[in-house]
Amino acid sequence: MTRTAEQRRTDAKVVYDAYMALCPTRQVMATVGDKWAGLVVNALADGPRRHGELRTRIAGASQKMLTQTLRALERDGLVTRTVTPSVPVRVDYELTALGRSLLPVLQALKAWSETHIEDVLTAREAYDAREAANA
Amino acid sequence: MTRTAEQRRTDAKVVYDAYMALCPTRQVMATVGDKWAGLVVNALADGPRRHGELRTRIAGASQKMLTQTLRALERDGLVTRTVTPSVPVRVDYELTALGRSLLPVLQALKAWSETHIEDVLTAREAYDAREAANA
DNA sequence: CCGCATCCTACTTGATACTG
DNA sequence: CAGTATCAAGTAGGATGCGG
Repeated sequence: MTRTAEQRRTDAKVVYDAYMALCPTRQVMATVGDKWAGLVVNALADGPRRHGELRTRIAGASQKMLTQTLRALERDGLVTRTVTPSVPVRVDYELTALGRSLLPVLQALKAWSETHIEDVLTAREAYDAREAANA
Repeated sequence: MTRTAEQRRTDAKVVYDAYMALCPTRQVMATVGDKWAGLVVNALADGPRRHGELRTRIAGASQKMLTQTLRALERDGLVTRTVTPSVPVRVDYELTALGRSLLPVLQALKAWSETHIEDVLTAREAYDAREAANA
């Protein structure tokens, strides 16, 4: 009875989930569009890095987020994690071939960003000014 | 006194924000990497769409999220919002030149995703299997 | 030195109801 | 039809302390 509307929404959500699950782009976006993943991949572009180096290099990422991000990238086969069981332990991260194949795409995105960021910022200012005027 | 921890958190956040503010790529990623923005831009690729059309087409996005996403895109100058004051009101959204210039990049990302999604999924399975074995 | 586990906060998202 | 406001809930992010 009163379930009709609720039901329809639930159905829509299921359809949506099914759609999302089938969309490779969104799955990839979930990884590369992640708050830190892009930075990490970029930081690894030059070569292998140790955990601590990345932490310094990316300043702002908590140790937790860094580890979490690295593990996600490792899981997706974009980076390898090499543990050297010395004392103390040493851990190196390096891009895999798959990870490196992503670099050009990231570069393209970066290029677009750097090229158009001004337009975006200008548009943003104009928009905000308009908003302020209306308020 | 009890402000110390709070204070440090604020400071750290400021440093982080300053870093982020200087990175055009991250600013752009914040928009295009958004959960819905990509879908919306794609849905608008063919031409102008009404609010309701997008809602149908993207099924799964709540009306709130759709509006929120569209406003963000409008703010960044990627889409235009045209209101026709008829009864009832009609609103059309359309990609701007800037928005269309983003399409190729999105396509590149999509292409990479479709090409490598299998590798990613394979890596993911292998990783999870390894995890399960360890647990 | 690395990373895991815990706790806690804040932001994001979604459902619902109401206005123009 | 389009959009806004409010409230509840889930999730991501961060601080801290412990273990390998």
